[in-house]
Amino acid sequence: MSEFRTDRPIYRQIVDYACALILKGQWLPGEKIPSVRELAVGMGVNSHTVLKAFDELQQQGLITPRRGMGFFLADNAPRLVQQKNRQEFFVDTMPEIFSRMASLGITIDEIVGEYREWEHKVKSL
Amino acid sequence: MSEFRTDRPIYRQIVDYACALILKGQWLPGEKIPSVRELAVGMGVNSHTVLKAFDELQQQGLITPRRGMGFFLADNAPRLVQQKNRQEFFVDTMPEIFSRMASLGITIDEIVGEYREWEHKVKSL
Amino acid sequence: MSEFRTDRPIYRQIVDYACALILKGQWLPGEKIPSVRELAVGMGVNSHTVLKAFDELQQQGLITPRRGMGFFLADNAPRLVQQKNRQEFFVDTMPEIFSRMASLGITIDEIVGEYREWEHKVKSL
Amino acid sequence: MSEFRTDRPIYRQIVDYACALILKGQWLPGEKIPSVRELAVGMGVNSHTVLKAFDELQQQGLITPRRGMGFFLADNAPRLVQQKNRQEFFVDTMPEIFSRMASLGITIDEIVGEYREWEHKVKSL
DNA sequence: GTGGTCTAGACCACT
DNA sequence: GTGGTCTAGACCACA
Repeated sequence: MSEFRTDRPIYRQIVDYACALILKGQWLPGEKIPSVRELAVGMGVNSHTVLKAFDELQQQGLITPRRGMGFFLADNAPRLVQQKNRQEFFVDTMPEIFSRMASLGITIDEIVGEYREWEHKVKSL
Repeated sequence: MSEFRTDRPIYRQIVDYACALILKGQWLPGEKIPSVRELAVGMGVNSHTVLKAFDELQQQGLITPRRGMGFFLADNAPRLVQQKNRQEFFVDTMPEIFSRMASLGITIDEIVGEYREWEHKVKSL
Repeated sequence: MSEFRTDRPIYRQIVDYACALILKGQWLPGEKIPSVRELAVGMGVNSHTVLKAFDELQQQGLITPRRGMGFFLADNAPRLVQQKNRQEFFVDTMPEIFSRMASLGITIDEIVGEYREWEHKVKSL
Repeated sequence: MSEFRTDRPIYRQIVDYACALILKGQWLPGEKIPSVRELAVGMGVNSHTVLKAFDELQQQGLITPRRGMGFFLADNAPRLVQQKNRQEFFVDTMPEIFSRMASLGITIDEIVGEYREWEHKVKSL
């Protein structure tokens, strides 16, 4: 309950979360992923919402349902996620970031500096 | 009529637009800004929508209404906008970008490369 | 229809009403509060008016919306209201009252006397 | 310019200001008060607005116009103001204050204490 | 069902 | 003319 932002549909946040798990290898290709109900309870969310997220994952070819057994992760899921995310990142996200940098007068060097700091902070955890 | 995206509330886009004008110095500190109705027809939008945007600007201390006279830009508006934008950028967006980079295995050098390309492309327009 | 004064925006009166309910414990922290539409019909008022009130409550951190589920009262809402009210009272209203007393030549003893009378009158109801 | 609140009509604030001057004896009974235009510039306000305030003062019998000479303060103006203000204070203002005190659990003793502090602070200026 | 956004049109007080 | 409030009705995405 309420690890969710209010400015983004919950089901999308669940999709993102699932992709993150796939990338991290916590959900393994070909193996069963937790049941809708299980996840719903765990997240303090309505099953409908999880199901809607699964719909999207399925539509992206990341998971497949097997009658009476639940959902299974596609064999190529990690690669698919990686690929889709990279494309989104470079095609959609970064150009917008670059524009904002320009309008705020921020140089790429500042970004690199910030990144080093962030890297340092993360490593030290 | 529809210089507006559909994926973001119009009134938010008006807020952004106003901030841009403030930064560009097209709206001057202490001076009157165009009336709600004026902007509404100019943008092909209902007055309420502009007013809602103005509510937000007012709440951020960027403009103040004077009854029967219109809205006036706060003296420190440009500084406030600059400040707010930079903070949002460094505190909210960049850390998330860095996380995504990490999960996708993207290095800072790749980003710098992308930036150079983007810079080049933009300059050549 | 018109349990509302005419000298104060309805939406502000709804805000006040909500605060009163929070203080009285009729709306409980963490729990769902009645839906916008529900309240609107109950008060004989347009939904927008209620929503505008809720916008203000939200902005004060007293309630949070959950998409498709309604508004929920913040955990610390009662404390926040209490705190805000007291501060407003002591910082804004009382000094002004004291000034008016001074300019009218009214002593604090007169006020105490009035208070006793008022107290008596209220108790006897 | 802008010694005025935004939550109260300017012309009313001018009326209040005038009453204060009358009480303080800065405007004397039977004597001419500053011209509309003079005040308007002094306050950085439109003459219309001052005039509207004067309308109200005249209607309350506090000032009288003399053709071509301007407005003059009524002989009984100080008493009238005193009287009206006291009545407003005791009939309208205080009961509401007392109600708020009750709802916030504030005792009359606290008020007296606040008053002493305020008195002290004001005297030391 | 919920909140959220947008429109159109009305009326008000203030300048 | 200005901002401000209110209404009525529509449509959307979300749960």
